[in-house]
Amino acid sequence: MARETATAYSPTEIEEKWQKIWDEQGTNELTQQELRDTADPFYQLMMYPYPSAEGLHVGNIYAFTGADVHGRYHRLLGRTVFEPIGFDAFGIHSENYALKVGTHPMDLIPRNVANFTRQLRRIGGMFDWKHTVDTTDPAYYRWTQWIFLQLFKAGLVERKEAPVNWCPSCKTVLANEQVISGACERCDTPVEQRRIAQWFFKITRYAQRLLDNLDHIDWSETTTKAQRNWIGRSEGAELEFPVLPRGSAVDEIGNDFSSESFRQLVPDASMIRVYTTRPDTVFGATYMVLAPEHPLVDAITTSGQRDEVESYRTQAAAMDLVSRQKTEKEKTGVFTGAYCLNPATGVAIPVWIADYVLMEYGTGAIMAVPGHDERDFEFASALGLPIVRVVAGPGDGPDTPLTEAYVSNQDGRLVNSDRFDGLPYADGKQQITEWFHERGLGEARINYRLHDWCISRQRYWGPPIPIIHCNACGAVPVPDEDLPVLLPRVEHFEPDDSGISPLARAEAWYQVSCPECGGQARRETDVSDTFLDSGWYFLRYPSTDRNDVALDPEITRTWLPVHSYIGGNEHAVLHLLYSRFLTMALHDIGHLDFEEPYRKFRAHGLIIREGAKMSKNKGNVIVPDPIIERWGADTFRVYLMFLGPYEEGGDYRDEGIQGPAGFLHRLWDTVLQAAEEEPRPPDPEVERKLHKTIRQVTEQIPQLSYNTAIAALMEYLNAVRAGGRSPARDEVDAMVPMIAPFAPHIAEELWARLGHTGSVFDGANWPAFDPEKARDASLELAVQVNGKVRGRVFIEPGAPEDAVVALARDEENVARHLEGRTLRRVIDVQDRLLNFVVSPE
RNA sequence: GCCGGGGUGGUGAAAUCGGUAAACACAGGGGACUUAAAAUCCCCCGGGCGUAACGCCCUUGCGGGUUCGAGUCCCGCCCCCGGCACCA
Repeated sequence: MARETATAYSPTEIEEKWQKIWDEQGTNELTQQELRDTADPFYQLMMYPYPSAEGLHVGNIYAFTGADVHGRYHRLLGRTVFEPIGFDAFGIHSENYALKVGTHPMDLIPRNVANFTRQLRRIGGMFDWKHTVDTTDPAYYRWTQWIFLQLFKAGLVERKEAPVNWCPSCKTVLANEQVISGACERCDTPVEQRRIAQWFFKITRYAQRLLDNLDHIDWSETTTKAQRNWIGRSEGAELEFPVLPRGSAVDEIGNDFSSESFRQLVPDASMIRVYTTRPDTVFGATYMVLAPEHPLVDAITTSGQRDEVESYRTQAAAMDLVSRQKTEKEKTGVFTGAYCLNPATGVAIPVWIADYVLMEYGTGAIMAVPGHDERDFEFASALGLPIVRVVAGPGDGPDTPLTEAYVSNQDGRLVNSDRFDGLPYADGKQQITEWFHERGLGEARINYRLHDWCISRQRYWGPPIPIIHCNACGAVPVPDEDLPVLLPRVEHFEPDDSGISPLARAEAWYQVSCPECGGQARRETDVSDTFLDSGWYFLRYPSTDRNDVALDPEITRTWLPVHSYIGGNEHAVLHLLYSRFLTMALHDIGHLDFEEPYRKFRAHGLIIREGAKMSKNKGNVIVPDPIIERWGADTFRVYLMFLGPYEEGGDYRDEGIQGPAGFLHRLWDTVLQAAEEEPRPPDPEVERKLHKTIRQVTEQIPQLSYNTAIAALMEYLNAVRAGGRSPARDEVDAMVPMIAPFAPHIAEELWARLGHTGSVFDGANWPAFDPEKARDASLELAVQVNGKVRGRVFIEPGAPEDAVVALARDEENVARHLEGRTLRRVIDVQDRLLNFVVSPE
């Protein structure tokens, strides 16, 4: 029967109404008082967006809504919740788009920010708009520059010429993290190698600490794993191999010489230092390989090989890191003509150069053990170099031929290794390292894959690096009182091939006098990496009222570290690692009293559509505005959270939104109907269901099991309405705060219509769970015979076993299956099931 | 290749500690109400056998195992998604 309701649910109307009220009353904004002193602060962070011209992506909305649900839930518990948002508006992404559409970023970005702000308000996030951040605002980047200088003064910044990843299309240097399998992460162009003087943050100094702390912080496992891999700690040794001068007689040197005794024989010998994780296999080193750029190459190459070596080096340099990776497994190399003495075997082994050895890792040189390293095996096979077995697996003898590299280090024992024969891997590794150490030929060594963080960008759209280059004084920091170094408006801002920043053409801007000697000097014309902006934005949010300091100490103590950070795992190794490093550095310098920025981090999953990834190319992206117009933000939010487990993502199917839409309509009708009912006590059955629902939702929201929490609420609403019964007020009251995190607008409206004053989010309105009221009067018990369900009986909770057994045996179908069999055992799972174990017939 | 995460109806998914597999929804089918739309309400909905109701068998990627009992635990495979990738 169709029912006349006083008002039909009109999402657009009530959403606009409540967004306006929140704004006017400052519902979502923290006061100075709250920022400075709050009993129960809760800082809910989400990853601030890059304000693209396309507007908010569903991925953004999914991320923000999931975080917002969490923040709103904590507020309903009575905590003071700070939930800010801002804009990551500097960077190549924005700049490239500006170039594409021919609009100056200084004009374009404010428009995008305005559009994002409108959309963010519209989705009903509990954002504190009084404490927002825009990285392109001089009031923000002044402090980004200040942080650079703080690190600079602490000796954590260095300028060095280094091979860098160069994107020929974006015409800029990329961080290693921005190179995705050899190509630029933004435009997919293969990256080249160039050498430019750059500014680096010494993150590698923090490698071990960044790794160790991962054991203690409460983060998604997937994220900590990704960081561990990225930091890439490996334990091994650096070993020295003496280069043999030509014509030297080595036969009498043997294999037990020391660095010193060798030098007595050959005073001017150079040493090649290699890094290896497998010192136990040193007896199998049959040749050496240097990276083509290795500084010793020139000195050791023999005249006969010089031309070949030179041409290989030129080729490798032109190719760079990336095309080097493109050639995949194909191994090439050139013999230098030089030989090293293997200090373990006493045998002279040839020295090669090959591009599979990278200058950036370890020492840029390796001892090649083709028997026990896949790459060395391939190289030796391709170039006809000897392969020797020095580790025998189970069932192998010392001379069992190798058809591929045997790389297992688990169960092998050393062979063909002189007095180390028979040792297991770990002992061999340790003892051989010691043996080299005693002889002055190396020592144990830990290496990390992590590189120092290159923060220089030869682009326009970023904060200028606050350094002045003076011929007399060198690199001089811009004095704090001169910050910010404003990014000048230059109309010709596109980069070119020269590798020089667009700012290097703005002579009037870069010509300054040296702050130290007053002489003619020149500003640094590179800008800093966007990841520096985003590396500290969460520290700034609560202090945005202060323009005289980056961080208000009192406020920072109250609100940081962040209580809950929810975001995408695509930032597992970029933003999340850099922000940890900056926090540690600022802690060490004395600006923070904690060294980890986030108490808790959870990675959410990805949204796909109809089983496929969304992309502009496929034309299957979801455009949020029309959906919100048609269904309302609340319905959209509930649907997104209902799609699947939040930490795993979900498949967005267009028709699916019907479910949450109908749910909110029914909720609306039910609550309004209940509001008009004469007061009466709740139905006991419904009340039981209610308390079970409260228990479930209260448990599941903090675990981010949003989909099942919503399902529980749907189930409860179905129970309230079962058979078309009329709902009692006490049956619906608690539903309003429970749906509020997901659908805040309708919750506010219903809360008001139930006669409450003020926002549902003010005061601790989360319903209390009462276990007494959740207790079942009777429950259904499954009765099995030999593990198969044969019947059901109704019992009182906690009924004694013999009573239950008697009842179960009387059940018709159970009795039939028991007939003529011998009862062997009875398994009684309290209040769940009963299993009769019987003999076969 | 290495590191994560997965594989359950037509679809998205659910299932504390090993204890009634498929909750909650979508789509589909049937019906009520309605000028119409929106909204609402009721019924059916994994496969097979059988039937008057009831009942029986099968089913969580594949193959084994442990157990009274396995989607869940163990061993061996296959496939999909995401990340890293010549890191010595």
